[in-house]
This record gives sequence, structure tokens and C-alpha cells, in this order.
Amino acid sequence: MRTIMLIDMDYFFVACEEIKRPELRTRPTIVGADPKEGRGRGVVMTCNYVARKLGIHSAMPISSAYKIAPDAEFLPMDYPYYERKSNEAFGIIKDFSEKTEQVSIDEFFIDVSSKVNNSEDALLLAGKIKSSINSEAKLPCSIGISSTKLVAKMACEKAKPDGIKIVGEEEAAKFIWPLSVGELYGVGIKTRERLEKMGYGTIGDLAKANIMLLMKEFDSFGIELHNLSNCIDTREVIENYEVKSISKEYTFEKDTSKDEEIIKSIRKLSAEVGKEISGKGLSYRTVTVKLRYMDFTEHLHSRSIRPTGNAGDIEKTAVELYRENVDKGKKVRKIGIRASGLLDYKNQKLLFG
DNA sequence: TCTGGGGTCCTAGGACCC
DNA sequence: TCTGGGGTCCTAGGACCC
Repeated sequence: MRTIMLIDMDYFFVACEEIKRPELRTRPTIVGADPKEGRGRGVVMTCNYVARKLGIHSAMPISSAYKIAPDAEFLPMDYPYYERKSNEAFGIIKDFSEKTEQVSIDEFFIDVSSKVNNSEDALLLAGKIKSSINSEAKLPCSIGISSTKLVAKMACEKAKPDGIKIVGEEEAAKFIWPLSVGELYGVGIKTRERLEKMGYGTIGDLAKANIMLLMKEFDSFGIELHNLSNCIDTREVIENYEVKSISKEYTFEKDTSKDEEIIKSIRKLSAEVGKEISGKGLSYRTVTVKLRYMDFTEHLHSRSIRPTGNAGDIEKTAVELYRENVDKGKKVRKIGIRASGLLDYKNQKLLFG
């Protein structure tokens, strides 16, 4: 039987800020967009539990958060710093297992099957990992333990904050079945609504559903839903981090249809994407422009060119794509530039000789 | 009330090649 | 005159996650 842990850093960005300024621990603190006295357009990235007690949460419009707590501490993102702290935590985790996988900046899977024999062992090990991260990186975290990635992840949700939860293979179904379908990892708003319409409110309902019915509604995703809701999940913990695309986006302070203003942003974003690509020694094949209009409709326009490391071609292609495709009848809210089809230096050598 | 930025994966139609 | 499959690439859109 496998033993998989999901280690998730609690309120990560704000926890990082609290290291620099411990006095923030007792104050509602928010990392995210500039609230601009309630007129800001962004959202809350994360906030500490003092702020959560007031009703503030991730993804909430920053203007709403400002309305609730104008005196809260509002901090901008310091991504390079969070990345350093993330690497520090990952380094500590790697000391405990050779089989590790970074899921996001603040989440890590590890497979410790070869290190533990029973749940007591697993709990002991998780406790050690947790206290190492706590004492060395000065960061709080929660750990979910089970025999599959899915249940480890869902156990971790229930362990938060600052906790450890283990769910044995035998108890897995009993653990997830009472939860609502929306809590199943991989089920978002759209799928939840469709499932509820079909009469499935809990994961248990879904687990007992007729698989033919699920396939009729969701095709192959129906089989996946059936498997996951029955705790069937054979996905391995795999260390395989290869970035697939690099993008930058910008939301205008006011929706605009002015070409000069939009193209100016395209140039700036293209340069930033280009800088990151050359910094990583990558080349790219495809440039994509994303336009979000004032009515929130979103359109992507992409073009593949010969593989190149030339950052200037991002801007050139992006401006072309914009001019060819923009809907002049609607103001633009957000612009995004993405480079994909990335190849690393080794492969470039193969291609270009 | 007002809705970010950075990603991944999947699907589907059309082009194109054999 | 009508008619194949199989495979891959490209583009656009959609869902989801943190």
C-alpha cells in the first residue's frame, strides 16, 4: 500500500510577510492588489486567519475586502521572495523523501511508502516534516496523508490550518462520500452545477451513480468522475517539472479601446515574457494574445512561428495578432501575452545544430 | 459587489501529408 | 466521378487549480 502526503503551506504569501514583520500576526493582513481606497480592480491573493475571521478570503475583490476592513494591512505581492521561501521549504521536504513533486508554489506531494510501515509511522514522520518546516523556514503548514493523491489532498483541506490528517485506505470512501460534489478535487463550478442538476449532491451520490449516465453527460471525464468518487486514483508522485508556457497579463485601470494604450501594454508585457524566456535559456514557437473585453468575454489569438529565442518576435507577432483580431466594438479590460511551445537549450542545439 | 495573474490539461475542427 | 483512413499540427475555446 502506498503512503502519499500532501504538504500545503498555510496562507503562504502572508505567512512569508509575517516573517519579516511579526507584528502582522495579530493584525488582519492581506496580500493582493492595491485597494486604492476601495477603487482597486484586483483581488485578494491570500490573507491571514485574523482577516479570515472578518470574512475576508482569497479571490475576493480587493474593493470588498477594503469595505470590510479599511484598516487592514494591504501588501503587494513580492513574488521573488515567496519563490525563495518556497524553494527553502521544498529543500527541507526533499530531505525526507526521494520521491517528491512540486504542485504549485505552496504545495508538495511526497511518496513515503518505503519509509513507513503503518499509520503511527506516517503520523510521526509528518510531525517531523512539519516541525522542520516550522523551525527552519519559519512557515506554518498542513499535511494530508493517504494512499492516493486525491485523498491526501482532500485530507489536507480538512487538516488546515496547522494540522495533520491521515485517512487510511479503508476509511477513504467513508471520508469523502459525505462531502459535497464540489469538494471533489477536479470538480469546479460548471461540473458541480451539472452534477447537482443530475441529482448528485454528495460525492457518495456520485460514487453510486450509473457510469453509463455519467459517460453520456461527460464522455471520458465521466469515467474519471466515477473513479475519483470511488477513491480509485493510481496517479504517481512524479518529479517532472518542465514549464510549458510563460505569460504576463495586465488589467487596465479603466477599460479602453485606444490602440496606442493597448499596444503600449502589449510591448511591455512582451518584453517581460521575452526577458523571462531568455533568462531561462528557452526558445518558443507560439505567441498568444488574450483579450478580455469589458463584458468579460475572453478571446485567444495565437500564431506559431519558427522556433526562436529572439524575444523581439514576441512583440511583433503579438501586435499583429492584436490588430488582426481586436473587436473595435468593445472596450478592452485586460490584455495577456503568452509564449508556449517552449524548448530548453539542449533541444535547441538539436534543432539548430 | 465586482470579479487577478499564472499556470495545466482536454476537446474539436480543419489543414496537410502519406 | 467518387472516395479511404491514419497521423500530426495548428488554432480556439473551456474547465480547473492555486
